[in-house]
Amino acid sequence: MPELPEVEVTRRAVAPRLVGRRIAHVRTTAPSYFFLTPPARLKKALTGRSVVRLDRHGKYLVALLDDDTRLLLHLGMTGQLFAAGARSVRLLSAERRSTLGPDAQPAFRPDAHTHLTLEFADGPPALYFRDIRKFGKCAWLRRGETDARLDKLGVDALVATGAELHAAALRRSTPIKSLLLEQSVIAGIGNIYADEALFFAKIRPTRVARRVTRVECAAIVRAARRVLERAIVRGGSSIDDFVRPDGSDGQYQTERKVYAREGEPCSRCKTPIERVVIGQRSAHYCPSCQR
DNA sequence: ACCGCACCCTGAGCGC
DNA sequence: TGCGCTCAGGGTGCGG
Repeated sequence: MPELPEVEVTRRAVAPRLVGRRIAHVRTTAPSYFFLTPPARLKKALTGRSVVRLDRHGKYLVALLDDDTRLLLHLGMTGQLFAAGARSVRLLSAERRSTLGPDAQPAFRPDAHTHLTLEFADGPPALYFRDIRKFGKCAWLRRGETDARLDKLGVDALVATGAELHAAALRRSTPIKSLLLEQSVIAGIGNIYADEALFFAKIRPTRVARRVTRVECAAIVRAARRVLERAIVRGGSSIDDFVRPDGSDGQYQTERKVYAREGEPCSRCKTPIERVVIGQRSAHYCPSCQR
């Protein structure tokens, strides 16, 4: 589940492998939901270009090209952006995994889920964008072209303030967790880090947003920033599909306090962690610590 | 404007 | 062994 930390870890690792290199060949899979810009057009737009800069906006990566057009990428749920040479069982189907020994570190070979391949004029390594479920997105924007997805984004979670969250929470009857997941309010927080931030802020995810005080909003935003920054340092969370661009796992999942820990004792008070569904998504919290 | 829900997609894990 | 069901959650878009 790539959220802000996973996207930022990806950005930092991919930028030096991408910026300044001329794209010589582009390979894609067939047109699909994944391609907001049809693959044929994408190939034409990218071939011969080089990337000037790689930025992150919330969970989006935006590559500025040398002709002032932009390539917009979103990792969705199962998106993986990595360099040729990366070795990880997370880059393989379970079927292929089962044929290998427990310690195997097989080299990646492009498969049907590898929707975008960039090969460079100066030679390998190529960059791959793989996404099993195709919830990821790939779009090319012309010079000066705006994009509603980017324009709608709220303040980035790393620089958000409690006052901004509080202003958004006023008069809202949705659960505070749902508000945290709204990218138009604060950009970058997803299901894992929303649960973790609310744990540190000691706020129950089900609490109606307008019932969260200004002081509590400040605590939530502070906790979110702390959790996100720590997760970046640890290379993100590798729970299901996420791998770093060099194929290694992130390590933040080992520091999770509540996410996917239903029934396990709270690290603070030993009360079993509970799970509820909020807005079609599972939410995890300590019923004793979080009020 | 807001809120809850259906939907896009594939693979893992489960029960029968 | 294998089928069919449920679940996972990033985001969008719809109806009430």
